[in-house]
Amino acid sequence: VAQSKTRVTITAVAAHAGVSPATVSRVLNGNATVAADIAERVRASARELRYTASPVARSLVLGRTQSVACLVPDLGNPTFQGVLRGLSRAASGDRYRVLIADSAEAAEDEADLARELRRRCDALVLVSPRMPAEEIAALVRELEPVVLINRDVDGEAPVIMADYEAGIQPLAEHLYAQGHRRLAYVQGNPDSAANADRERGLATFLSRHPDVEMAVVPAGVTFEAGHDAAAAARVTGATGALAFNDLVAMGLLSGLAAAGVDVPREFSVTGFDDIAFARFITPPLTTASVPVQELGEQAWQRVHALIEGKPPAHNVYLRPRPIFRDSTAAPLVAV
Amino acid sequence: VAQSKTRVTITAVAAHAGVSPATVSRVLNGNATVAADIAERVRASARELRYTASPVARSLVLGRTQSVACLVPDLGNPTFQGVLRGLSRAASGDRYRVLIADSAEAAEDEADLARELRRRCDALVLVSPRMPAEEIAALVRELEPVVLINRDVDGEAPVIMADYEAGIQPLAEHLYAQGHRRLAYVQGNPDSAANADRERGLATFLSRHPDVEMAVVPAGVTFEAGHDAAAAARVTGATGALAFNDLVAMGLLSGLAAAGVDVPREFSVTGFDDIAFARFITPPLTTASVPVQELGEQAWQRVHALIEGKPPAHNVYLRPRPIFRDSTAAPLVAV
DNA sequence: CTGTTAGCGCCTTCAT
DNA sequence: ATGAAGGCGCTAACAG
Repeated sequence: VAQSKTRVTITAVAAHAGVSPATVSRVLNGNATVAADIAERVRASARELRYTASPVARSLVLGRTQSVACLVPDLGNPTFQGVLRGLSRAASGDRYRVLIADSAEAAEDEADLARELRRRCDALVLVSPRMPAEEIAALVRELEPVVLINRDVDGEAPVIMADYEAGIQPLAEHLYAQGHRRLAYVQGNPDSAANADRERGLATFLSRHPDVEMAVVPAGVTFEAGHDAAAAARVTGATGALAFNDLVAMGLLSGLAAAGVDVPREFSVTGFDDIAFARFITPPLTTASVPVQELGEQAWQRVHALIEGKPPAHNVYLRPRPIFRDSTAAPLVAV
Repeated sequence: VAQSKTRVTITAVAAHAGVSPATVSRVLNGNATVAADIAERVRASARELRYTASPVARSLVLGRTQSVACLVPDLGNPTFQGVLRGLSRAASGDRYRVLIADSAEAAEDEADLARELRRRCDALVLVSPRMPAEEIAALVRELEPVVLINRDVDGEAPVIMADYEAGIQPLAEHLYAQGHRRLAYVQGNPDSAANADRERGLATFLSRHPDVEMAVVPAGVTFEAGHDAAAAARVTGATGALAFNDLVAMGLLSGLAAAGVDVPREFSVTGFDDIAFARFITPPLTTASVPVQELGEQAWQRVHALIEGKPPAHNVYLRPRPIFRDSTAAPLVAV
């Protein structure tokens, strides 16, 4: 039962079956017709010797590795985790593996990392790359096939995006429909694309409703940032706030609770992302669900197509789905 | 500026520098002494042609790929995400990459997946494998070097464990010190190793304190399971409950709140894991923090050592750290 | 110190 | 339908 330490090679199988290595290759890959009896003999030998072709050797000769690389800014970020899960499972279905790397949010290292990864793989998936748009465009040309997730750079690379801009609007409309006319946007990182997207969405909303006033409250992307912004959000005179994401919204809720503000009776709050806990907190959070796993799956479809030499298809914008729960309600004094 | 589509090979660099490919290899790998002027010429050529050696070709000839594989049951599980992050960052420090795969909790697929991954990499990290212990032992022998995380199988593979058994005891002792004498353990999956570990820890605790009665309340591993177990936990007559993990504890909290039970005045609750939200809920959760990222880092140390041919070192048991917050207090009626 | 040769393990013409 | 030979891109052993 114990297998010898030396790797069993295609030559060994050939010898065992009394044929040439070429024939073994043909049988195992089904690339050419081989006499039925010989084919069976070869398969039997392969089985007996527990032979599997070396992926490395095949990679070298075929010029493809059956693997794709995925570069994320931080493996600790739940969004990227979801993407990775979707990507990995989808790729797995087509017998591809994924190589991961985490740039630790260092924008300046991304390009080199990407180059290195690309050389080991057949394609590259860049998730929310932090580097400047022009650099991305250049990198994409250099390293194609490349697929971009959550970073909208026009160029040759397919883009898979959660449409934050469109996604935040139903949340604002919901508050409007409930009677809110003074609102606050509790801002994420003002330099980030993710924040800009939401602000664009809100601008559209505002243009549709000239009777709404919206204050921008600087905060950040964390629970603490939301907590600390609670007072500022109240001071604006708003009757409700749209938070950058769920974490910030939850912080806001906590800060509001500490100040004795009753949500949603006295103040409404919306989040963004629909993280796992959004439904479990009190009050359950009105938010927009972002299909992170689908982002990964769609990215795989695109990558796979590119690897097979198909032309790039249309970009994909996945629209977040608003989820109305109990953190939003009509303001006390309807305007 | 535009680079031609054909890959630039070591032969091209050699030609450009007017030397043999072997010399280029020597210069770039620093494996032998080369005349300073020639070396410089080679480096200049390499730079000019933007040459980097093909990792695939090197892998074939060197017999190592500079990559390790990591197999997890579910990339969506926060514990595994933390492990992966630690592993990936540590490996990155030694210029190794990690290939991931997600068995989607299918225990029966793990062995084949592991075999396939191992052939593409220099070593294998198995995180919480679900398959039977004997199979793991056999697989480890077949595929070494292998490192196990959170699955204690004795054999040739180094094991990196979060010590759940030891970790739950300070939580129980804490409740005891506060005066609790009737407790409930809100159980996870009774067939899992993770649950058995905690029960063993509790048994030790009980053997130290014969005056404590502990009921076991079946639940599960999710928020919902905890929520639904709230009534059952109360009915036992316990004044406090140790939950399998934070999710269950939070569900418990929610179920208790719905039933009008004041935590911690009327009932104490502890969790396990110290997930991100444990500190943010009301009341903030007493729990034990599991250093998931360190698990990954330690695993890398072990894997790396094995790859370098060093003998397996001692197993590592990382002790969770108890974190006392406000979900636990003295029972209303001290015994 | 440098070039030549051989080979890592496999697949794919090209003959037969 | 099968085998022989060459080569994917690189490194290592052997000469010189």
